[in-house]
Amino acid sequence: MDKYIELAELIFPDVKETIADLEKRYPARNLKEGAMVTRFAPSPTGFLHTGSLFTAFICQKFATQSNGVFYIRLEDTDQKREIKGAGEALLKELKAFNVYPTEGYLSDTLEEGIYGPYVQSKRADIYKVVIKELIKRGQAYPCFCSSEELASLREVQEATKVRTGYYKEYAKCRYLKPEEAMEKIKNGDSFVIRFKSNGDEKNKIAVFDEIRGHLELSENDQDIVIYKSDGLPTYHFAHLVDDHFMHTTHVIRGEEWLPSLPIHLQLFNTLGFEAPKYAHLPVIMKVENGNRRKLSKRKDDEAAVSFFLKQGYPTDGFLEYLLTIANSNYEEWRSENLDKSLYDFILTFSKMSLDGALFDLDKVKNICKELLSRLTKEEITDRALAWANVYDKELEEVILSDRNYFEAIMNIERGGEKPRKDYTKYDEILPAISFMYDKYYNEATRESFNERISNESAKEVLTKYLEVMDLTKDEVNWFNDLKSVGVICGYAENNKEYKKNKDAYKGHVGDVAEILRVAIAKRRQTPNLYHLLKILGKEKVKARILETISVL
RNA sequence: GGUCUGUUGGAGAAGUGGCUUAACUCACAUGCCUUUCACGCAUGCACUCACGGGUUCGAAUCCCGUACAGAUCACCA
Repeated sequence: MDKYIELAELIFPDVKETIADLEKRYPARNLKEGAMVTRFAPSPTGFLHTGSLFTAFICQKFATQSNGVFYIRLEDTDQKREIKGAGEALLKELKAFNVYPTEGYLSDTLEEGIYGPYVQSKRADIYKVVIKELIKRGQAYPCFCSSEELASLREVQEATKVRTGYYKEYAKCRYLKPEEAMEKIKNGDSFVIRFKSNGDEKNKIAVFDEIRGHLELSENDQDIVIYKSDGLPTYHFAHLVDDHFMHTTHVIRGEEWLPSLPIHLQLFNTLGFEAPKYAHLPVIMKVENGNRRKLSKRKDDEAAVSFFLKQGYPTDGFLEYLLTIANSNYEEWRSENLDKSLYDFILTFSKMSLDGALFDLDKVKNICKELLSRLTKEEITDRALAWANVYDKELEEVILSDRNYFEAIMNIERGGEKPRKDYTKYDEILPAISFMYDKYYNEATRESFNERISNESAKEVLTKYLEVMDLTKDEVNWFNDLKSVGVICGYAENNKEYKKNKDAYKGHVGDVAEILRVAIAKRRQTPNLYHLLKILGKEKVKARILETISVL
């Protein structure tokens, strides 16, 4: 046994602390019964993935609804794949969706909380303490196999059809005597540290997943690498040490981790740490050529959260969508609690689906549209402005130039039981209403009338309408005026009458409205005409009608 | 290939042995309403719960097998 201690001292001569010291440094959290401590632990290798947002959001939700703690830890143990600035970028995108931690990594220079550091590369000393202890106990050992050796081992195993990997008799270095290992180390040979597994593949272990329930998995017998030659631990080991000392109660992560659960449980076990509860979330999928696959950042635009941010999907609408795929009873709850915030919904593991949902953009759109339609004019203006400030300077200018005017446009048929549902995202607003601004109106090209309307007839209608135009009237009376102008010019008062006797009329009142609409908007489809006229005001309407007459 | 997980309509799903002639939402289709659009309203869209067998008076729901799909098998997380 002293040989192991000697070995441990040789490898980590500077490590003086013990696990007990660490336990003291990171005492238990003083939380109420039932409070969940969750964490989101991204690696800074790119921008935020939709699936990661899903995970992070759910972690946060569980923590907040139980009055617990949600923290962020940066898992940057792979320096080769690390992208500079990615950590902060990730956090910024998370924040855009209102997902932010109460503890942990906040930026490259800022952290919150007493369980830090929250960046794994800064915790190297902590891992070393635990690894040193493992070596002392003979439960971990240095491995000197080169990647070439490992590759050829693999080839042999594949050729002989045995399970691949570094285990049992194939784990060459586990049989090295400590003296031999020390010799090699003194000799300057490069090495990693492997966990010495005492597991047997044939043994089944019972595990419990909060979402999937009781499962039976094979025991781990692989001597996995826990400490890389670059001096940093691997994920399997690092997350375990961190979740232990940070006192995570629930590890909520993607389904792809389920197969490695036995490794983690085994590690907890041999260290004598109590394992947290695990919940493995289904992965968001996409169909391609009839096959399902994970949303892929390379192939699918919607896999990057920035896709939705850029286009101005309301972020809470997007979260609501995520909630519908997380807990299917969310939709029902929402329709019964229209006035409540999505954060009032209580998320449960038991209602979580086991297989990954196909990402449904149509549904996202529907939810966002519904949400935007229920906002007040002030709210939608605030939101549009905030979005425009980052993503659309033109819109920002438009709103800022006259906020009241913009609000008036937003307010058309808003409010009440059945509001208009014009927009699903903020980038649709400006194109839809640009004609209300002279600058855009002047630049626009005029749409042609439908085939029933001749330019001559349109001119006549517009000229006659100018004579009777009175925007102070209420909508009904205003519309009656429009009707009578139509009648004078040979248009039926309503569609029914026109249909009854098409030959007697040029068209119907809808056509008359279209003439006016095209005159003031240059397009055939707009929100309610009466309101547009009122907002534009008498003078502007008059000017646009006159201009139209002149070019027809 | 091994291991694990899953399979109810185009999508998300409810359903845990009789209340299901399979809820609800989205999508789609048709019609109505309507000054355009957007709404709204109405109707339709799984003669059946991957398939095959079994248990039972009775099965989407329990058991077995098959098929299919996904995840995973790194000094990446």
